[in-house]
Amino acid sequence: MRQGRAWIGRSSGTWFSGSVAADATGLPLSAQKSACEREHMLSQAAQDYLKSIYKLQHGHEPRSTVNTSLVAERMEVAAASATNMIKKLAEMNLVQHTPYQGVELTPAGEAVALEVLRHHRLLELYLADALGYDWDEVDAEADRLEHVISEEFEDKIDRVLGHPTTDPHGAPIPTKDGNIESTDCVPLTQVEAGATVVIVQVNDQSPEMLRYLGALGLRPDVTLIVRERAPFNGPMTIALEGNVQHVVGVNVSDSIYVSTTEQGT
Amino acid sequence: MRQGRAWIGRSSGTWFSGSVAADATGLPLSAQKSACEREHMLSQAAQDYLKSIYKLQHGHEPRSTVNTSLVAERMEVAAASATNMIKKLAEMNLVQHTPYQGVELTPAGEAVALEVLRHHRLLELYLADALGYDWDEVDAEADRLEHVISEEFEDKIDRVLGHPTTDPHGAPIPTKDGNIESTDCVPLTQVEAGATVVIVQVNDQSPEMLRYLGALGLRPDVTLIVRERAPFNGPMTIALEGNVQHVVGVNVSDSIYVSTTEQGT
DNA sequence: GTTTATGTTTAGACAGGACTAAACATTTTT
DNA sequence: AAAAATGTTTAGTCCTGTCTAAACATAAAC
Repeated sequence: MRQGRAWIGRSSGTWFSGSVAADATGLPLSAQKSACEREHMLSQAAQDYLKSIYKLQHGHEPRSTVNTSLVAERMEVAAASATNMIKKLAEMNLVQHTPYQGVELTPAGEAVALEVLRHHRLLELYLADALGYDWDEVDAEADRLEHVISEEFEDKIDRVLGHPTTDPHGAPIPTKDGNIESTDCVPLTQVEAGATVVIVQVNDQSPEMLRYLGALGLRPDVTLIVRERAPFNGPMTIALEGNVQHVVGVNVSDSIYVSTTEQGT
Repeated sequence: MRQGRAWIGRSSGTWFSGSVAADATGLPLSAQKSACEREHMLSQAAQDYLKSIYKLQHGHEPRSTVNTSLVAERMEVAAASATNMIKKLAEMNLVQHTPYQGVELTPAGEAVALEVLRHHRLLELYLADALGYDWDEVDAEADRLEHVISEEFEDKIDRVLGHPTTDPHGAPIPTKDGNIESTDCVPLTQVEAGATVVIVQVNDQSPEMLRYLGALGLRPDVTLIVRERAPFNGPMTIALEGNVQHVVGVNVSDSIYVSTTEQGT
């Protein structure tokens, strides 16, 4: 199971860095490996950085080169802190770092990021479907849970959910072996008037935006027609089933990703 | 909600110590409060110590005076580490510490311990009932989850489970306002031959023991008759429903707590 | 009632992950 | 091409929670 690769799971029941008092290696502390190293386990912080870097690399506007400040901004830490962690991740061969240039995930790093992302998105869907969370609440809760659930938990909720492929916001859930479906979609802002499209995914960054979208009935798999596009990046008039019409600003339409090719459900 | 008391919850979406870069207080770092202090939040480690101290104080063999080494042993840390944390907890008025004598929870500390314990036991039951975990696996998973779930998560699983009062091992689940039912039971070792008793609770310390008990059908609410007690702390012969008989050693019968007074289900 | 054993606390160090301030690169501007 | 602006890294600090080793209390033994 994932031998020779970094691992985000846990092997023992204790989550906190295991007791060194209990081991009788007799080695000086400096020569002993830390709990993370011993258990081939990444810290939550490291996992979060990898996830962020992955999302920056493979987001809707993929950055070919992810620089320190982008990472720092995403992680809401100072730039120096990001540099610091990036250096550590580079030593672990999870990212490739060219000083002053940028950072890129290695295959090993990407595998970790995808496993975290799988946890996150499975959890989001589970919270929404099984526990009745609203879709604007699931991200925060999943952000904490994703680091502590076991492989077994992952498997159990995957099974309960019937091996789902997307989370409540339409984002694809990576498979257990690290494959992720690339969603073929464009932001609604780029759709011409007159077109009929299907919502594939919505941006989950802002709970407020999600609540607004939810109130308007704008969620994945919903079909809509672009009636009108006001000039100069103006608002867009869209029609839903039953000819319900809404006028939405650019920030809103930019948070919605649609597929123009009608794809069979 | 719990004002003026220590709190184990979280107020923001980020679990990791919040970014100080983002706040523009302009104060030197030393004058700023840490994330824990700002958010009236206890570290996971602190929560675990309080839980352990509570269990030592109110376990099946209640210790009137809990000393440092007991805590250290339970937490699997060095004695010095325990002293260290106990001092911090004492400063926060969560425990009362008399140097060289022992430690005792204050009402505030007990409230925290009970909230952690509520999380733990609700989670154990949820894992077993909703996700099909075996009862020997739930403790480890709950140990990690208990620190990261929100008040909302707690409420939702409580509701799904129908406001349960005991966990899979028969341990009482504290109520949301910090009340816990004291279980009126004795270890099976103390029961005389001939008596008919009902299993109230089993010791959840050892997964191996739990698997064994499970295989024998020894779980809470099961009625059994003590047929025979071999002398000199010898094995005990017990009969279950259908006259299934088992001979169990002292370690086993000491892990089973029973009620002699038939209590209506 | 000393001595011995045991348990507790202090002192000092370390790892991880954050911060600020200052030094260093790289762009962009002019 | 030199100067200014921007972005990145280094250096040094802090906090939390752990550790060991050594000093200190208390309890037990003789």
